[in-house]
Amino acid sequence: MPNIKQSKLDSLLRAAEVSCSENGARLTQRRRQVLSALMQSSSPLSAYEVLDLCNRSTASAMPAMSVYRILDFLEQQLLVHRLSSSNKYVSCAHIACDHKHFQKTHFLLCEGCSSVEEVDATQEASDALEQMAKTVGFKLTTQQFELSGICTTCQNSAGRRL
Amino acid sequence: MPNIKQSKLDSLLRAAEVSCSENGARLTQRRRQVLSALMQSSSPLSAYEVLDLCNRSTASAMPAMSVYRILDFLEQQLLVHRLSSSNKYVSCAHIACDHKHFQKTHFLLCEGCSSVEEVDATQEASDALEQMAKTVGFKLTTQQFELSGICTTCQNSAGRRL
DNA sequence: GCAATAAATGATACAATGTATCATTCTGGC
DNA sequence: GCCAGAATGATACATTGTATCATTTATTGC
Repeated sequence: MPNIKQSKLDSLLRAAEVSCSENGARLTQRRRQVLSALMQSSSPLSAYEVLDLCNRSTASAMPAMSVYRILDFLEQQLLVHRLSSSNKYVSCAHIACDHKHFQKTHFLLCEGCSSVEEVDATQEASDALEQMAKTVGFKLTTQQFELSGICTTCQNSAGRRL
Repeated sequence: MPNIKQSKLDSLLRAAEVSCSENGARLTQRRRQVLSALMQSSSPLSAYEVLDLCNRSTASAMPAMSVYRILDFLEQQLLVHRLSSSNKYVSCAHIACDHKHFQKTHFLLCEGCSSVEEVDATQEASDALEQMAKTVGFKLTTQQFELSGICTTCQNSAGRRL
């Protein structure tokens, strides 16, 4: 479950804090709690899953309302992304680096292990989608695509099982 | 609201009935009611929106449970599609023709008027997406993509308004 | 046609998810 | 320290979705 080292988690949280303060926002204790839950999860979490995790790790119970508010906040800060296809949340893969979300983003959702991979769209994919839309006069605005499939790990483990 | 002619609706429903019977299924009164509501709507509907529409048009009230069951049924029959990004439903654009869902399908969701356009993926888009996934060892299974943007009509009306 | 069976729907209760609203606490600037 | 605004707590409630069992409707074999 904690498939992330404590040191890694700490450095991510520090980076998130810096990122917030650059926007004149604060990464409070509660927000840190929520973000931390998402960072430690290998798969996207629903609001209530986040809530449960937070309430498992702390004495003071967090109300559901706070989770929703905080998820909205973290999303605005681009520290987490909301996956509309499942209505769940993942922490951004680029908190520690200086990556900007200039390109379209693809989220590859593994049907085997529920893991998510956040990758930039290739120019080809981006162009092809724009072109496809254009042929019917449609002007794309989506910057986020959610694709399901099987990740490398699951492909391999499936192979071994046979 | 009824931006579809009665004759068109009738012929769609007849086609749906044939399609069902080919699968050994039945298009009952209730199912016809639900499907008809979706066919008459220019935008995707949530389960409860469908419910409201059905209960507006009939004497006997339909329970919510039935709507969920029937939407599941209609989806299995490929008469309606579920849009996961909004958790709403649209009637299939290909009920009357003999189109098969061989290619990936794109749903173009207009942010202006909420209309939906159902189009087949171009080979280029399909390939580019597969290729993009492949570079990270991911095997795509998604056959459905939901893209937001502005439809032709809304682009034009926006232009006139300025 | 009629009983037996299966399919579909009705009805009820409830679980899960999300929001509105106001009270309270915390924080930074003065 | 005090004040304004930000953040959180708390309560109630609205919306959405599901489990379960009863009832009705169709189908099939006789």
